[in-house]
Amino acid sequence: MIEAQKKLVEKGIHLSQQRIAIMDYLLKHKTHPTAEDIYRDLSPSMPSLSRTTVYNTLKLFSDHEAVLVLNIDDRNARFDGYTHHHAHFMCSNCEQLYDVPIPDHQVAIARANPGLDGFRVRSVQIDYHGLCPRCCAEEVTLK
Amino acid sequence: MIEAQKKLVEKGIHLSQQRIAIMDYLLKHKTHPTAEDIYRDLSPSMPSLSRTTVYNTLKLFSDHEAVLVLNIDDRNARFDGYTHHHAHFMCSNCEQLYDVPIPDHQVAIARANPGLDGFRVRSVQIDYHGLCPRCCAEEVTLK
DNA sequence: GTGCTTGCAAATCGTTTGCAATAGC
DNA sequence: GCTATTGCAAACGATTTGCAAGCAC
Repeated sequence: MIEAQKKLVEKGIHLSQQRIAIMDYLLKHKTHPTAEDIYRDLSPSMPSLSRTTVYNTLKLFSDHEAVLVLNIDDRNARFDGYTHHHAHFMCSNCEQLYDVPIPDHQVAIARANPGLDGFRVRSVQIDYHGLCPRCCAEEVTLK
Repeated sequence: MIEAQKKLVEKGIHLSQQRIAIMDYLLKHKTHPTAEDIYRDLSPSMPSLSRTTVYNTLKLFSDHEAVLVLNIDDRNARFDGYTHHHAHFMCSNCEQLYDVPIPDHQVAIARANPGLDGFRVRSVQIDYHGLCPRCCAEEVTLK
């Protein structure tokens, strides 16, 4: 059993077939899939799987901080099984979502912002919007 | 006419009663309102105003970068007429949204991230989640 | 009068909920 | 058997779309 799964079991979460499949999917696909992506891709090999279960499971995982929920895309929630801190870049033209590494010290600085005195910070999300290299090359004009 | 309005006119945007009212609302209410908030609050004094117009106008403004669209709240889009760079903190308990000042140099650092080589960055959004001071004081446990 | 703007109603679509069937201890 | 989990269908709610009426130059 892999580490991410152990963590869930420790928290008393039963690992059903469906939950294992969804966690596996998230760990193998670093594509920031939507709930629908996961449902579509897992359905063929798990015909009984329902959207409801996908949604329930993703909510369960995110409540236990086993996955990140990204709000960078205003149309659907995106899920990320890679929980180490990093930023995201969304291309305004092709809508592709990219990982952007963030130096640890920069996260530390962001968390230590004096403007946050009195707040208890649980997570910091850094989202970039703009044009990705491919769309830049095609000289696409920003919408 | 105020500066924000001048900018819109320069871009060839006609300033209708509705658009002026919505821009005014955004400049006066630093509460990160949703489209529905704006509609509800303006309706009494503009009975003919429709939700569609509120949505259309907010889209028009954000396309012209006259307002910021915040994705920090996964339920609805929040709008911010204060376009100078700053971060946002959303309380996981009371769901209140706070402005967090961000030193200019920190934004500069975020934009200069070497991981962004080749990308053309249009905007950076920094979102915090956690407990706000009031909810900390009430010793609320994080969901 | 031509084109932009508005606003109603209906459609869309991601997500949630109610609830009955099922599985695991 | 009891509780947690699943999955269908329906509901929900924010946002978008089609389109006809109104307004501005």
